Amino acid sequence: MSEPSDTKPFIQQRNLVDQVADYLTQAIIQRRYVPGERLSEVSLAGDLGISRAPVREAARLLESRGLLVSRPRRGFFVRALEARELGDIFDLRLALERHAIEHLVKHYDTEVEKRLSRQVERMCEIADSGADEGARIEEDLRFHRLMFEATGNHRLLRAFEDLSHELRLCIALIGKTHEAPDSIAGSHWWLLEALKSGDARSCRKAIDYHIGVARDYVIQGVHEAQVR
Amino acid sequence: MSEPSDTKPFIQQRNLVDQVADYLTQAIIQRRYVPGERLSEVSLAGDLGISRAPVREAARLLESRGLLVSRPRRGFFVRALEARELGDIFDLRLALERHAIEHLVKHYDTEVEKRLSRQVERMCEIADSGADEGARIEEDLRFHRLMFEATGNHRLLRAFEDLSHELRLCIALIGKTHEAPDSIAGSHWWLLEALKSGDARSCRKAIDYHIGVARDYVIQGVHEAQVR
DNA sequence: CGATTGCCGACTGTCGACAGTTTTTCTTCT
DNA sequence: AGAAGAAAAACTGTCGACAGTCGGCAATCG
Repeated sequence: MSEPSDTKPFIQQRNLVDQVADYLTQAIIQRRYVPGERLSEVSLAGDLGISRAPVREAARLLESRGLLVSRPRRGFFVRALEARELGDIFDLRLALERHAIEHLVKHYDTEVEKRLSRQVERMCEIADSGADEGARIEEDLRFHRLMFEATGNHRLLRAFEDLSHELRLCIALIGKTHEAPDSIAGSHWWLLEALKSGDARSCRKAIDYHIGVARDYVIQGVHEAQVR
Repeated sequence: MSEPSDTKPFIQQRNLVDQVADYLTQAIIQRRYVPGERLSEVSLAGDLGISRAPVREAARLLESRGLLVSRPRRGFFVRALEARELGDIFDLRLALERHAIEHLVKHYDTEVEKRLSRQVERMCEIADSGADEGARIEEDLRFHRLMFEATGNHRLLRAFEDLSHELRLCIALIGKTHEAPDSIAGSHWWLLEALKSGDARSCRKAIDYHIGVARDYVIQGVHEAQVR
């Protein structure tokens, strides 16, 4: 019996490293750790009731995702994003999203459009139901993830997922909701409209506007959070 | 002051993790490990005269760079690139390079142009001197790295550097030089010409052609290497 | 003779410990 | 009292060890 090439991840017993990584990620984006704060391996391992080895590996993982930074012989610190880096992040995001939507409009697929459409509906429902911002952000990222998935370029998708972690960090810096109820959810219809139009120029305009709004929202939010 | 001739046989002084990472990277791109080959932590640690802990951390680092893949409870394996992934990698590279050159032509800087120009001269010299392919590839990547550096977007630069490791892996898959002496080095003049012209459309055309040539070179090279 | 099951070696995941370094605290001198 | 310096505490980098797990091999069963 040959192994199925798919190799689905059954109910794989989660190793400690992944669990710690998830725990830390949640703790960081829930602002239970202040940006710049030092993470003590020993105390963290002690709190979780495990040894330092898995903690160190998880920290390395988060470092590669941009959530932590390490200084030799000093340990790990929660990444503190400078205002300038916010622009960099969204500029890279723009490059990736432009590429993705350009691909999608060139290889138009009605099935893809349907999937994206369903996701926007879901986002609007969630916005109406008054879910917390975290859930709405996740659904928002999910929409864009679907776009990258639809390009069929796994490496491009990975680049976006790497960036996603930092996007969540940006959101975490802002803190509580400012405004933007379901208008953000609804704004994704514009992207779909541009896609359906089949016009590359419209798509580029739409995505530039979309990401620009998101960037301004985050940058202003962080600015206000710093003044506070 | 420590003893000059220490008992440690191999590496010392710097971070063991970084040293192991460099060692492994070199070993992989020099094809001392076959793609798909399993890396034994114990034997590797034994060969280097160190314990498994730094080896594991280095392996995790290379995994985040796409040089290794890990399977739970099975260990680390040298990444075996599928033909399809080659296309994905160069497609992502195209997205990044388009964005970079678009930025450079929009914010034209004579100092940047001078630096890039010097680098191309250096590449041509090295090509004439008949250096090995590894050195030429590095200088090639260095040119593009300079481009990304010049954008001032650190995150974009990091995305390119992440991709660079995989690009080196692609080159490693090909093996020995096929052709392409200094023509590759010289082809970068076209990019500079487009930049100097100040025309965004010319730049895009130039970078599309440039990356397209590189992609075809790698894809065909890998194809031939597989037939062999 | 082919398929199944139990055993064996090898390896990873995790742990506790030690040494060197960094940070903090406490002392001492001006 | 404040600053410089020394001792102490805390922490990271690294190590060796142990237990659970995986793949392969052989004995067993149909």
